[in-house]
Amino acid sequence: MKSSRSATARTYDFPRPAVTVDVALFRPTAPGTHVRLELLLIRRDLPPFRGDWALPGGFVRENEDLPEAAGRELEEEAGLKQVVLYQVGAVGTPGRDPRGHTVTVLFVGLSRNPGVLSAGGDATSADWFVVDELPKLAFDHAVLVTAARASLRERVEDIRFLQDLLPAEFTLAELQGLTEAVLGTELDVRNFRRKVREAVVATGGVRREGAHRPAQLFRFARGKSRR
Amino acid sequence: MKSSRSATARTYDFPRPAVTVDVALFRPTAPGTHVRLELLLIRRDLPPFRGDWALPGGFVRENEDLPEAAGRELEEEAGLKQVVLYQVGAVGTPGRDPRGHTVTVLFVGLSRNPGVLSAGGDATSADWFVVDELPKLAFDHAVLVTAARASLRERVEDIRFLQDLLPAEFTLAELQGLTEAVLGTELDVRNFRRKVREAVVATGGVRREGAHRPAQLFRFARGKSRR
DNA sequence: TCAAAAGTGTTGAAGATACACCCATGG
DNA sequence: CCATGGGTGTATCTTCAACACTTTTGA
Repeated sequence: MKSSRSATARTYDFPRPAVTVDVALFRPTAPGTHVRLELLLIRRDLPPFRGDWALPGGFVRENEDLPEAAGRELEEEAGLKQVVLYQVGAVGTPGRDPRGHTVTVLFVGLSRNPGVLSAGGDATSADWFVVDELPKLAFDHAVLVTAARASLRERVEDIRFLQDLLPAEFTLAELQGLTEAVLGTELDVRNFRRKVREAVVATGGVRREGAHRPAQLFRFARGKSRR
Repeated sequence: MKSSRSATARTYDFPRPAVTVDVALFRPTAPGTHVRLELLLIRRDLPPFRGDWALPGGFVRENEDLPEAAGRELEEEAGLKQVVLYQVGAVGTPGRDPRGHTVTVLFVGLSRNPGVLSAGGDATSADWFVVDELPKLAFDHAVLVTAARASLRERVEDIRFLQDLLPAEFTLAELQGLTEAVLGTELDVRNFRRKVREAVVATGGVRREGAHRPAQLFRFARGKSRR
C-alpha cells in the first residue's frame, strides 16, 4: 500500500484521519457450570460518551505495528499482557467519532488467565460483561462487537483455534464448553468428541472433582489443523 | 472505535501514521479460451519505487469513508468507476513505506467491463498483468496481492460472489471459466453444474458461436446464497 | 461427416446429524 | 445406593469427488 502521489509524503498539507485500534477481548466464564462468554470493557471517564462502556483501544503511534498497538492498549487500559489477538478489519465511517475522523482496526482475542484487571491510565475502570447482557456502548462499538463475535464463530470451526486459550491439559468437557460458549449453541457430546478426536491426545492423567467419574486429560496434538 | 485518552482528540501533539487504501482489482481474460486472472497495476512516476508497478491507492481524506476512498483512487489512477470492492484488512507494518509510517486498508474487486484505462492524475500508466507473471511490485504490494488472491479464492466458494461480475445473461461455461480463473484450478464440468444448479436459472435464450452446439443462457436466481 | 464445445448420471467415500445408555466416583 | 457428570456407537443423510459418453451445431 501506500501509493501516494507526493514524493514528500510526510508533509501532508491536508487533514487526514487518525488511526486507532480497538480490542474485543473475550473470556469464558468458569468451566463446570454452563460456560458463557464475557467481554472486556472499559468505562470512559472523559467525553464523548463519558460514563459509557467501550472497547479498550486508542491511537496507533508512529512506527508502531497494529498488533503491537492493540496489545499495548490492552495493557495500558486493563493491565493485561500476553494476549493473543488477530485482526478482523478496519472501520472508518465518518462520524463514528464525534471528535473527528478516525479509522479503527479491530482486533479480537480470547483470553485465558485474565489476570488482574487494573484500571490503568485514564480509564476509570475495566470489567467483564456477559456478551448477551452488554451495557450501552460508546461510539459504534456495538457494531464492532457484533463483527468480533461473528469472526470468532467462524474461527472456532477449527478447534485448534482454542489451543492458546486452554491450559496445556484440559478435559474434553472444558473444550466443548468453550466451543459452545463461542458458538452460542449446544453441541452433541458424541459428535463433538468424534470431531476433535484427531486434534487431541490423552495425556494419561485424569482430573477428579465431585462425586462422579473422573475426566481424562488431553492436550492438543502437534500438526496442522483440519477442516 | 477510538477510545482516545484525550477529550480534545483533534489536536494531537504526537506524530501518527497516515491512512491509505490500496486496491487489488482483478479481471478475467476473455472467455472462450482458457480464462486467466489479470491484475490492475499502476506505474509509479515518482520515488520511492519510481518506475515500479504498484497497486492503485492513496491517502484517505478527512471524512471520507474507506470504500469511498478506494473507489476514488481507482477512478483517479485508472479511470475506472462503479467497481464493486470489499475490504480484506489493514496492514501497518512500520517501514512498509520508506517515507513514513502508513497504515493501508486493502480492498479487492473483480471487474467486468474494465472500460478504458486512463492513466489519470500523476500515474504514468496503468495496465493489466496476468497474475502469475507480475512484475516487481513497489512497497509490500506483493504481500498484499497474495492476501487478495487468497481472499478471492475463499469468497468464490459462494458462486453468487460472481454475480456482479457477469453480464445479466451468461453461459455456464463462462461461469465455470471465471471460477476456475479465481481458484487457479480446473473443475469438473458435471460437478460444477450440479453445484450451481440452484443458484442460476435458464433464461430460455441461447448463444450460438462457432460450429458447435449452442450454449443455454442463465441468470442468477433471486434469493440468498448457500454453502 | 467431422470437429468442437454443450450437456448429462452414477457410484463411492467422507462428513454431518440424530439419538440413549452404561461407567466410575464421592458422599 | 444414588446422584453426578464422564464416556461410548450406530444408522441415516448429505455432500463431495471421480469418472465418459451423447448431443447439437456450422463448416
